[in-house]
Amino acid sequence: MVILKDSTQIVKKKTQGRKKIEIKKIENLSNRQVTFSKRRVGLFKKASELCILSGAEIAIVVHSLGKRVFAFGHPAVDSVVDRFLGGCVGENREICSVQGTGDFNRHYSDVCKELEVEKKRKEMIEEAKRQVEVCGDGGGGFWWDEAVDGLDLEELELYAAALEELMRNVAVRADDLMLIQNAAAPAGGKAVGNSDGEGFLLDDMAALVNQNQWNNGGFDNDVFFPYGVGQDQL
Amino acid sequence: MVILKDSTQIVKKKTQGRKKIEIKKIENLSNRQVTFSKRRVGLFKKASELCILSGAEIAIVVHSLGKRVFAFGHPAVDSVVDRFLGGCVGENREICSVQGTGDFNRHYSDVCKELEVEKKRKEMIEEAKRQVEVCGDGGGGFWWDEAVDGLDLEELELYAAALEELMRNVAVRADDLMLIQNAAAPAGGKAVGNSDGEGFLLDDMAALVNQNQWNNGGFDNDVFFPYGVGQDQL
DNA sequence: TCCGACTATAAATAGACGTT
DNA sequence: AACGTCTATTTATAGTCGGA
Repeated sequence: MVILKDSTQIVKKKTQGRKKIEIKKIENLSNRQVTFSKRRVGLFKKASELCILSGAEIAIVVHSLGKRVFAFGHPAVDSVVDRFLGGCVGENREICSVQGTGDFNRHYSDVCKELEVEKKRKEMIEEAKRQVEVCGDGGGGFWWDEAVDGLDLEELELYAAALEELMRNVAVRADDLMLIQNAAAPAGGKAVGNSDGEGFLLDDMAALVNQNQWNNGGFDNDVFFPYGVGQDQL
Repeated sequence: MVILKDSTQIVKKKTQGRKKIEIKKIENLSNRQVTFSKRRVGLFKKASELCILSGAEIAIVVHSLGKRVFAFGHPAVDSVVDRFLGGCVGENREICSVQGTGDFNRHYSDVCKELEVEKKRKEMIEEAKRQVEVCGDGGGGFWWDEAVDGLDLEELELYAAALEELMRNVAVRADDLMLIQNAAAPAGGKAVGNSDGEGFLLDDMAALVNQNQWNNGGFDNDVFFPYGVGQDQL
């Protein structure tokens, strides 16, 4: 197979062009960073296209080797993630903060109501975070590309709140499931704990949540995420 | 530009080959399903490669239009997602608020309504979800390609484990930061707690972790998600 | 050094077919 | 209808070069 240009002139190669690489960790740091950047962009683009083409909801979270976090989400990272986590309530697409009222042992529907209350805090958070950047292009701006740096205290607050909520979700669900399990198959097939002590984890978690030891906080409105990307720091 | 084979014979086209498509929602259902399947696989593969090449941690959650949920994660979906939950914020559903200065407080009531709507929608979706599947393949076994619907106990174990790990990290970091902060600026600018009780959250967390109330269950490698893929049901 | 631009090549994939 | 396969094309990108 020969490629001709204008029927005759052979094209001069200016570069070697793309080279095949083995899919294994790139040892050279610089190359790794560059590849990470390029491929991350490519990945997000692919995700974006998939969203549009098929109407799917997608969330992608990428933690570079170092501190940074990049996320892509349509319609929003959190809503997709929450759905994945089996989260209560449809939504909480935000880091719902949680207010401390907590009787977490409540049932699903109750938790949903609780969300209403939590919404206020969520708004505070939202307002706090205006530092979300739309990664150029995108194809509509419905997705974002952000990077979060090594956490500072404020970010930790967010982390903590998110964790608490997550815990609640998990605990509530665990309660339900264990109830079912105990009633239906006390020693059934898909055992609860088949590894060292993990069987107690959920119990502990539920207990913890019930005790409501974690009070929650509002958030500092000045929180923001340094994002900015340069060459993605791995 | 002309393409010749063996210097002379013009290659007979068996198919038209790939056609360029516009990036917009595919109207034809069948095509949309096929494209969804193909591209989802492609997306996960890209993610896998990125993980390997750059050592990044990635989690992807895909909700097809219908019931199914597909997820990819290295080292595990949950750990990556959990790490993310703390640092970022999402935004509105269809519209990526993003960058702007959108004042959420101003739209409080609207958000409330939307929340309700989403909640219902969510419940419907939850009810509809009853399928779990795994995208075969794998690529090495160190990453999972799982699909989840309502969590079952095993999955909860994973979530719990991931959460615990995250909590520990957060707590440790909080300890460090607060130490620094107290020593350097006891009443400084970026206050720790400037809102109701939030100042205690991290303390509680740290205490909690120190008490080690959460035993760690590690990840059970034997966990797997029932799968059985068909053409991805949108 | 870090990016952005630029190729030439590797990879992904839209459509078409064949099989179940 | 749901998948696997095939193939011509479209896309993604590895390596390079040039400017800030």
